[in-house]
Amino acid sequence: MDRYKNIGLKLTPQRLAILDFLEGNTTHPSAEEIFAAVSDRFPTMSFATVYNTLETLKEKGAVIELTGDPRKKRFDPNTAPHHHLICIRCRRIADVQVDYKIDLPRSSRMGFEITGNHIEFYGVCPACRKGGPEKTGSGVQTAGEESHEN
Amino acid sequence: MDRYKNIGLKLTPQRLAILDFLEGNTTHPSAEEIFAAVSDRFPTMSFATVYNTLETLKEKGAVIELTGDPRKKRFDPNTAPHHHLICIRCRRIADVQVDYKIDLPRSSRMGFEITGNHIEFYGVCPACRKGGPEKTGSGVQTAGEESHEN
DNA sequence: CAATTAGGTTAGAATAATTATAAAGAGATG
DNA sequence: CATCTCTTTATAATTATTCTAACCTAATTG
Ligand SMILES: [Mn+2]
Ligand SMILES: [Mn+2]
Ligand SMILES: [Zn+2]
Ligand SMILES: [Zn+2]
Repeated sequence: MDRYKNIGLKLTPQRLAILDFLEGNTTHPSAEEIFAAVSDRFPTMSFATVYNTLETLKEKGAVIELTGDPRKKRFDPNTAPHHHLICIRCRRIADVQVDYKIDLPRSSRMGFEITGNHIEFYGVCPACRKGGPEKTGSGVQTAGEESHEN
Repeated sequence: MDRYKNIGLKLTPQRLAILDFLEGNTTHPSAEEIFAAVSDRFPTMSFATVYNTLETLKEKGAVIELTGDPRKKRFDPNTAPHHHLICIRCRRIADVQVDYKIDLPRSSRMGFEITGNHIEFYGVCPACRKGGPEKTGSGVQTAGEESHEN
């Protein structure tokens, strides 16, 4: 939490509540989930404040926004480079700390200046394998979900 | 186009128009863009039909849905495993045909059964480098955009 | 201390994307 | 033709996100 003292932000109670909820959280929550968790300890919290704060934190580099769940934005307080493992049934997202050296050859860069990369692994989580959760109706079919093994 | 004859679908004019637009299209268009392109040759086309068709094609495995643009879903008629290069300014998405062997060690699988993977490379496209497009306001800061080089 | 200022929070309205509903159309079948 | 099934359409409803304008609050100034 001390890590936030120097990001050039006024640390208001609301922001602290959000940061506190995010701190060490590896569930990659959505704005909605953050709002739910924080507003119950902090009943005056507004949805706008959650979005405002997340936007600000994003700009300051204190959180990153994840794609991978096409239904909503999700946020990650872990800003160190890492990859993700996504359940194609319930969209649970787990961290992958393995380091990969993936370099895009200049000939494949299409003139882009490369700034980074991110791997999404797809799979079925333990709960969903047991006919479990699957909050998502029929599952969201996304790129790579049926790539060949490597 | 013949490839669609055997996907077990009634090939209605609307579906053919959509498939025709998608065929060989490497721009990874959104539903909106598909609707715009198709409805002008086919004025009675409904937005619902675009979504219905895309959903059906997705189920049949004829298109895949891309994440990576947090603002809207985008679709790819190229269902062969491949990766993508995304402009962090304008969200243009280009194909990456390079093949990577990325294996997730069993110890990092968290009990998931892995079904595939997908790499997103981030960068700035040629147009945006020249202070060009950048239809997106301040750019969407997303996971991996500032990973270290590998 | 009163007045200003800048930034933050709030409720609620407004947008944008997507999904759901129900009526109408079109083709195949008997 | 009557019926069945699938498709399309218009429109309403939902969901997620962003915008707006009023209100607060802490710090600063005179
Ligand atoms: Mn993470
Ligand atoms: Mn592609
Ligand atoms: Zn799951
Ligand atoms: Zn660009």
